[in-house]
Amino acid sequence: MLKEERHKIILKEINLHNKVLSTDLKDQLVVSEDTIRRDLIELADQGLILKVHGGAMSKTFHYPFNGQNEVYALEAKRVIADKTIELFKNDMLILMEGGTTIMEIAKRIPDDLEATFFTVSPHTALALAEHDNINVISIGGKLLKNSNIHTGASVINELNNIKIDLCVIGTNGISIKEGLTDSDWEVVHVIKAMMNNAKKVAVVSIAEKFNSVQKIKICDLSAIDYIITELDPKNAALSEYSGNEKPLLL
Amino acid sequence: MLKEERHKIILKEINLHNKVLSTDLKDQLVVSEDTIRRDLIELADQGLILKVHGGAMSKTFHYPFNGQNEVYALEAKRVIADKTIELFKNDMLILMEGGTTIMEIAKRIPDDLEATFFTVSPHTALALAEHDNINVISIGGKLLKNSNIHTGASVINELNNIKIDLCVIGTNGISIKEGLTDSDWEVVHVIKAMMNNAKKVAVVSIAEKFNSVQKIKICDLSAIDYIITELDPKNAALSEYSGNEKPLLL
DNA sequence: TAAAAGTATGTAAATTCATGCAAAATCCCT
DNA sequence: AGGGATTTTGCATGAATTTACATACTTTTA
Repeated sequence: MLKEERHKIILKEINLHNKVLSTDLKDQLVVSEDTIRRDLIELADQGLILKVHGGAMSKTFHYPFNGQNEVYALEAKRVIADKTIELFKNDMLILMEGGTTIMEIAKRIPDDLEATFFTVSPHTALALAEHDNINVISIGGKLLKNSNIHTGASVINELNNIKIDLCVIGTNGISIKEGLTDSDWEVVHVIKAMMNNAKKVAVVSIAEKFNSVQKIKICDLSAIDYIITELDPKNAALSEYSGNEKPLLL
Repeated sequence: MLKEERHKIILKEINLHNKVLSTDLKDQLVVSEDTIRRDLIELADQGLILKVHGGAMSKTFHYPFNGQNEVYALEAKRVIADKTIELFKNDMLILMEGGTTIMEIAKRIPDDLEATFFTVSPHTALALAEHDNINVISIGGKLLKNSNIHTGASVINELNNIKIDLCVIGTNGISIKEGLTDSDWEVVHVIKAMMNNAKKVAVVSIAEKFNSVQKIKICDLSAIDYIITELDPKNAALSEYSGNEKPLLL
């Protein structure tokens, strides 16, 4: 077996599985582990793979995560943001939750939109405040550590006093069977109150989060008016999410 | 399973859900909890995640305002912050305004202080939320562009319902003759409401701002309990500011 | 305040790694 | 085809890494 031949096989294996173990390779290629190790060193020196303890990994698999403060799946979230923004019309009262997808929406709102936004998230509020023609109203309350959104009875009370046209919420878990789920009890109650007081509810979520379930249930899918993902609504992965007329996939 | 592979999975999980529990991860990845913990320590050392008791969470979600924004006269503001913090005691209800000096105070609060902070500023709220033992309550309302503080009738109403031990406000103008002044009508009314509902009022200001006057009057100096600057209270530049027993220079 | 959950630390076993060296394979030139 | 140079490979050694477990300690929860 030629060295170059092994290299090709190794590369192929990594492209296929994103990783290889030295032990597997030595069995598969019937050479000593040292040889494999030397192969991996060479490929790594050429910058083709990422050598790690016990084997090697795909570089493409590795790098997207490195960008420190980069938002995960930013491109997908931008697509979602632009789809969501199409729902926004002048003079609407819109209620937004927190999270990185919602932040992306807040940032990308066109400057000529004239609407009023309510939010329970200080981050979202500050992002919204960048736009000249929109009104930002914070629903104040106890600031929940970590998730950084206002929660508690005062928030629920405030929410009950306003009638919102469109409510946009992110999601931690979404599945056919369990519907919308989250892991924080306080957050769940805020989201429920948000949904209760809105004419329309839009849930934004990158496709990756689909079919994941968290511990606490928020609502069934039927309580949602729009589900917005970065995928085409006709995508097979989403087919089960919109059997009836509701929710509508965008 | 390669270590790096686990790291990728953990990062992905965090990016997806903003947080992970060690217990969940050890089940998902089928390794001991020690291994997970070591993984989290490594990722945290690399600055990729934020380790918390019981698991880890997303850093991007937590520290939105990283670096970049330089603060004018930072050293002076730190001195002011440390002086101000001496007024804070456990179990106090403290009300804070917004502004860079106030932000510096919020950041430098010792982690063992157990108190409740109210604020009308989303920035201040987020900075306060970094400390474990303090309660943060946002007084919500219309978010005023540029100054980024909540204003309007709802804020005044809320403020009138709480009795604060200490109110800390920044300043735009302070002078012997005109007292405390500001340039924004809405902000002035919020500050007045803050002062009305506090037992003690502290004004923080870098020395540079002394003897400056803005268009709208907030109050006379006699309505202030403490004036806190970066200078020694005995400094000649301040001598006229504390003729009587009030305000007290710190 | 006690129980439960989570954390830090050290240890030992297993695995993986780096290095030097010699045998084997390959290449290259005549 | 042959011989020397070069490259590649396998092996031995000790070092380093990784992991699970045990233990003691700290934080959180009820």
